[in-house]
Amino acid sequence: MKKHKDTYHHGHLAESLLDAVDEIATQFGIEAVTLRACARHLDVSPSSAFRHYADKRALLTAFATRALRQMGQAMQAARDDAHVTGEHPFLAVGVAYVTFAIDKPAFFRAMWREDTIYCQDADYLSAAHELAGYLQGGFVDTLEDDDPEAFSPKELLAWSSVHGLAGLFVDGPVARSKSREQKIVLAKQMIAALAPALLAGGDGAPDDAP
Amino acid sequence: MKKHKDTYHHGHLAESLLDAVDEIATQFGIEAVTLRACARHLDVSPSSAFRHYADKRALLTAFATRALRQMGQAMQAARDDAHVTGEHPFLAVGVAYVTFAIDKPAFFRAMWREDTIYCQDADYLSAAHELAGYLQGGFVDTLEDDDPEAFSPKELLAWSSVHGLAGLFVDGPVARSKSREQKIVLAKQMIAALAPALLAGGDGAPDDAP
DNA sequence: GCGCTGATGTTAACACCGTTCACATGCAAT
DNA sequence: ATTGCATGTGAACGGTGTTAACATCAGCGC
Repeated sequence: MKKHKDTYHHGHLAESLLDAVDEIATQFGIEAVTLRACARHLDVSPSSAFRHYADKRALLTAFATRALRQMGQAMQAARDDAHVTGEHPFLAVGVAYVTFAIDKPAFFRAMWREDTIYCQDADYLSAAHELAGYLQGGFVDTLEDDDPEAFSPKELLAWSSVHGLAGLFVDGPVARSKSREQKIVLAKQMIAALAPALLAGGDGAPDDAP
Repeated sequence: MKKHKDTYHHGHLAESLLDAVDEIATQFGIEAVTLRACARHLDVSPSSAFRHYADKRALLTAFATRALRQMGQAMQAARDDAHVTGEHPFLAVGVAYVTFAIDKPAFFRAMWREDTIYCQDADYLSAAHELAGYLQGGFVDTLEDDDPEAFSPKELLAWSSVHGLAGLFVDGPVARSKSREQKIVLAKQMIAALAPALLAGGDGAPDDAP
C-alpha cells in the first residue's frame, strides 16, 4: 500500500479497475463494490474511472463479462478432464457451473443482475451465449442452431437446472449449512437425476405430456 | 397526492412502507427502491422508517417475505385449478412459479438477493420453505421430511429447474425478445421435458450414473 | 378533565456515493 | 522544442442510509 503516487499516469487503469472490483467483491461482496472504493484501492482519484467506463454500470458489465469468460474456462477444463476420465461431459460441465457459483458467489451474482449491468452489451451477450454453448455441448454435440437465442426444451432444461441450483445455493435457502463438498455432491446427484429427461426420446415438444 | 399532512401520526406506516416498496419496485425496479423515495411516496419524513425497521435491509427482508407469500398463493391457486382441470399439479405449480417471475421481475429479484436482505430471518425462511413445499407437493404428496433443509435429488431438480428458468428469463439472456405468452409456452415445454426424470424409478442416488 | 408516558413522526446533521467539469500532467508525434 | 491528446486530479453537486435530539399525540391512571 503505497502512500503517494510515483507516477501521475497509472497506465493500465481500465484493467486494474476490474481487478479492484474482483478483490472487493471477493472480500466484501458485490454490494460493497464502489467506484470510490475501487479508486482508493488503486490509490487513484475517484473520477479517473470515468475516463475508461461511461459509468459504474459499464464497469460492472465489463466485470460480469470477464467473470463469464472465467466460468467458461472452468467449464471447458472440466469437459476436457471428463474426456480423459470417461465421466459424462454434461455432468462434468454442470458440476463446474455450480462449483464456480459456490466458490465465487459474488461473481455469480454480478453475472446475472440485469438492473446493475448493461445486459444488451455485445461482449457480455457473446460471453453468455458462449457459456450456454458449453452446457449444450455437454449432452448434444450435433445441433448447431443459427439463432443463438433459440433453445430446445431440453437445452433449456439443462441450463435452467444447473443455473437454478447454483442460484439456490448462492442466494437461496438451500443447503446453507452444508459444506462446499456436500453441495457438490448434491449437484452431482441432481444432475444424475436429470439424465433420464435429457436422454429420453423426443425433443420435448408440448405434446410430451408429463 | 396530498400536499400537507393532515395528521401527524400516519398510523400504518410499517405496512404502507411495504406498499411503497411494491409500487416503486414495480414501476422503476428494485434498484430504485430507496428509503427516502418510499418516505416521499407516503409524504412522510425519511427517518420515520427507522421506527419500524432496523435498517433498509430489514424493510427489504419484510418485502421479500411478503413477495414469497404472494408467490405461494399464486402457486396454491394454480394447484387448485389443476385439481379441477386435470392438469398435472407439478406442471401447473411450476408454470405459476415462472409466470410470477415474468410478471413481477422486481419482486422475484428482491426475493433471492442474499446480500440485500437478512436471509436468516425467521419469517423469510419459513416463507421460502413453504414455497418449496408447494413445488414438492406437486409431484410427490407423500414424503414429509422432518428436516425442511433436506431435499432429495428429485426435489432439488424440480425446484432448481423452475427456479433456474425463472432466473434466466428475468436476469439472463434467454428469450429476451419473446412475449410473455411465448415464455410461458417455453416453460411448459421445459417442465414437460423434465417429466421423465421426475417419474423415473430410483431416488436419484449417486450411483444412478447418467 | 388532567398530567404522565411511551410510541410515533420530524428536523438537522454526518459520511459516503455516483457523476460532472474545469484543470493538471505527461507521452508522442511533429 | 512545441504542440496535441489521452489520462489523471480536485472540487463541487445532489442523492443516499443512518443517527440523535426534539416534537407530537394517543392512551392510561388519577
